[in-house]
Amino acid sequence: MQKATNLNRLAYFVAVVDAGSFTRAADYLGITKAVVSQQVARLEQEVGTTLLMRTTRRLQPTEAGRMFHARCVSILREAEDALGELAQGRTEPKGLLRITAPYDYGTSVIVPLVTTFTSRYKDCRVELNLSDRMVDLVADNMDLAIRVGWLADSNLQARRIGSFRQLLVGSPEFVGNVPALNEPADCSSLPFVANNALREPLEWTFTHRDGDVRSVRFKADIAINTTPAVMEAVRQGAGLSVLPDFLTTAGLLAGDLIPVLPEWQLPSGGVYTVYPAARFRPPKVSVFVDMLIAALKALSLTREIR
Amino acid sequence: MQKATNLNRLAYFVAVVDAGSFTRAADYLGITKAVVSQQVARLEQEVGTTLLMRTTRRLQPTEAGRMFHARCVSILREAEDALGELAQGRTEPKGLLRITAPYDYGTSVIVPLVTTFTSRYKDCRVELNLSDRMVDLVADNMDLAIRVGWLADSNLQARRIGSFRQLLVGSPEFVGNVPALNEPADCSSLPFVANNALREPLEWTFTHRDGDVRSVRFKADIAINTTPAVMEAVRQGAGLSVLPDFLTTAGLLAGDLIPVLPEWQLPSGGVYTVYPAARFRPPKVSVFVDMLIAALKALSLTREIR
DNA sequence: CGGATTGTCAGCTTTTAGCATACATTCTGT
DNA sequence: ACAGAATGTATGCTAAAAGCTGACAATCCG
Repeated sequence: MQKATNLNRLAYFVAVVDAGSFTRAADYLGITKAVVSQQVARLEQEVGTTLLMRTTRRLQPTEAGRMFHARCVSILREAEDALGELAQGRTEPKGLLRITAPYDYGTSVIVPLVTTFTSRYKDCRVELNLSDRMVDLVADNMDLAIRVGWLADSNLQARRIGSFRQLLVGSPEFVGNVPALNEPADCSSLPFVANNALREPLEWTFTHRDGDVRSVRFKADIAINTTPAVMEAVRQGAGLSVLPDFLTTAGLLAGDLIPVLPEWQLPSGGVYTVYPAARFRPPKVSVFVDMLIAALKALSLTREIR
Repeated sequence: MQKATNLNRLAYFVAVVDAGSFTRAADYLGITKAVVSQQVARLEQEVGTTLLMRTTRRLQPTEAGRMFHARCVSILREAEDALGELAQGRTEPKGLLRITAPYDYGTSVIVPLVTTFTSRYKDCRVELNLSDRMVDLVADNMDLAIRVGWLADSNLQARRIGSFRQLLVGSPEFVGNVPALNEPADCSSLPFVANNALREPLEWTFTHRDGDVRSVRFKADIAINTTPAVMEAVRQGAGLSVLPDFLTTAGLLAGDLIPVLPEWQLPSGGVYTVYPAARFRPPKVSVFVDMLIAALKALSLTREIR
């Protein structure tokens, strides 16, 4: 079987015809005229057809050469367009961005961000898949996964971009009807709503501003397996619970929830982005992650001011 | 300036996407999978975009990769079409064939041949330029020149494909009214029509069948600068003249002209084809030259039978 | 008529293509 | 559950190709 024609030679041939001489084509291409001469000669050898009629110091395309030149111009233009489109896609966010995130985090943090993202970048669309299971990025054709919690650093494509705090909260009515709460031990006997979405929902370690560390084990009469429902029960005065700040912000602002022992900190968790392994990051992904980082920073500042 | 993208890599990339794996693409292309892997990796490097999302043992194109793949398929198909068109032009005579020939030879020999050629090859057209001057093949964009006479063998692209004879002829009336003509000297005092299209129209060397060589210098009362007009004067009884067989055949057959001293031969000349220097001969040229050679052979046989 | 220009050729150096081999990771059959 | 098979990548090697320089032959122009 005949060896494939080297398509790079088309560009040399087109340059010669366009320039009207090997010498001018070489100048235009930035190589020596000997190379241009050789490349076109090899092209003629490969296609078994004379494309240029030459005499010393003069040349012109044959009839076959003129036909082929027209075809080559079209081919090279199409290649240039395709490469240009790739280059443009490297710099401008566009196309469909597929994101997976946990239910709760996705609903409260990612949804508002997605709205902002698509209104800012008109060429982008977003498909947000909320799932608490470990999504396979490549198999499920995802561009980006938001992971919340505690990840081992073994996955090179995972990147910690922010954090969330956890708070002990109760409703105003509930907290108003119990004795003063000054330290974690004061709370251990109070009604507690356990969040069974967590691996260990009852035992919590508090750290005071001055460094004092206390662990408390709550007793729960109520245990629920989804975090929003836990929050709703707390709002209804069913008891205290530990909830992430990305869920409680609205309730705290509205006065439906009250932080308990705010001087005592609970462990915070990380917010991670995970990408499929790839050599280059499409700008739609980079831009979205930048926006997420900025949003998380703004959230941190809001918390610190209060 | 960025180095140009190697267009040969497009074929590797398309093969991988089409095949669904590097391994199958390698099998299809007849090379090792390591090469396919490297070629696509280099393509991604050159375009600065991830085209394929890979995990171990699995891959799929990115969004940019899918777009680019569609473009590449189109480009490669167009290239294949263009190369196919060249290949077809290599085997089938088609297009415009531009021929230059001397006035006389062209009119009597080439015109009938051109008619046969274009009726046999429907895709061909012919442009016949009759000129007695030395035509520059490349400058005047000719595919083929027919040269008649005596060429030095220095031009490598000239090819002798046949010959013509020269005959001493007169009209029947003229020859009937003169004493018997047995040898060249008998003719030297007779009226002679000089052909000024020739370099030396008056001095001729005759060679007998038995090897005897005689030279004669004619005296001409009439000198004309075009061969057909010379022949017409001879036909009208103005005298004898030396004319090429490709002009006299019809007159001889019709009885308008009579050969004089047929046992004494005059110098013959060659029929040559001249091509512009080229690596490959388009089939339209090759086929036409083949037909010309065949026609000249047929002419030779006709002369020998008589 | 001589110098300038053009295209080609030959020899050389650098770069690339393609190979074989080894390795890490996943998948499948037993 | 495990071992072998399959896949894609990396590395080092060899051969081929790309590009350079210099020289040459043929034409053109001042």
